[in-house]
Amino acid sequence: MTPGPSAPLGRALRARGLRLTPQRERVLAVVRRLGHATPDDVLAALRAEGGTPAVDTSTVYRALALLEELGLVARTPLDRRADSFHPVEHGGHLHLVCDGCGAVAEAPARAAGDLAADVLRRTGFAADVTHLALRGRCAACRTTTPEPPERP
Amino acid sequence: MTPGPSAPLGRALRARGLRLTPQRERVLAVVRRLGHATPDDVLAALRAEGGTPAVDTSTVYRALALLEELGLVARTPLDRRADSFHPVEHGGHLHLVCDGCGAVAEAPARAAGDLAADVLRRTGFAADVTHLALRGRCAACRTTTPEPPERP
DNA sequence: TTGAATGCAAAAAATTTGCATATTG
DNA sequence: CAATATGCAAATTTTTTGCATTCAA
Repeated sequence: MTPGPSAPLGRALRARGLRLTPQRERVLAVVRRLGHATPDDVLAALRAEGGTPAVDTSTVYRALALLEELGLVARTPLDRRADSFHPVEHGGHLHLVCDGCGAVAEAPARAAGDLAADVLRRTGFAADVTHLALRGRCAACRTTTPEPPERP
Repeated sequence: MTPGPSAPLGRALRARGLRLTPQRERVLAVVRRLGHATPDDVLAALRAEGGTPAVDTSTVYRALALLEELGLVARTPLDRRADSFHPVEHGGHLHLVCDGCGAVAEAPARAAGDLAADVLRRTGFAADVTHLALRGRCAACRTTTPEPPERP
């Protein structure tokens, strides 16, 4: 048999007595394909690719919230307006959000682990830095516009 | 003369040909007093303390955006719903947001500096970690509910 | 069959905007 | 006095919710 890419989704759902629907599969597939996406991004992608069944806004929100609970996607505020969701397989990633051009890059989380360890040791707070987002300026924007983040 | 706590505000505004209004002073004062606050928190605090002049919702939003541009307050998504603003004097702080109880603690940013340095060295991305927010579970919540962040 | 999930439409939140009026410098 | 800022109301944008119907198991 061919388990397919949604096998873990089916498993997680069944374990809770929930159901594997095509909508949920499609939402997860899109998040995986896009790497990171807001609910609106997901909706747009689904509409763009057509396909069946069409997925309603509310279903996207509910699906994303569920996928988060199941631990299959993580939520991070990359965009100032809306939260972004991204697949969890990509574990231990840092999201670098450029305030200059808006680009979102990823970087290995090594150093973040040290940060979390340090915080834990000193405060007892167990921080989840596996999908941390850092804001700043990317290399390109720094060379073209050395000034600090400010918009005209 | 007595410069007062708003001296830097007045200076920053004048430097740009903008005006020092009592509303802007009140908004800044509240953010300083609360430590960190959403626009709604600010509004509520202003209403609670009465005072004159009353400040309108839109004015609070505009004032916060301006104060951010002036570099007097920083914006960080502490709450999932709305952005929080906090005074910048408190430079180099880490915000520890507990997913269990919602409490927001602060911690020195030392280790964050290392993280930023590491990211910069390896990717050329200049991250601003002076007001970084980390999500996780505080010491108290970890002892009472050892499970990973999940809500029933 | 039957409880869970979806779609649809309406409601809530949160934030932004236009414009007449009030204020600051 | 002139340009900026405010208040107010309306419009946007983003997310949530109620409920009848459909569907997965």
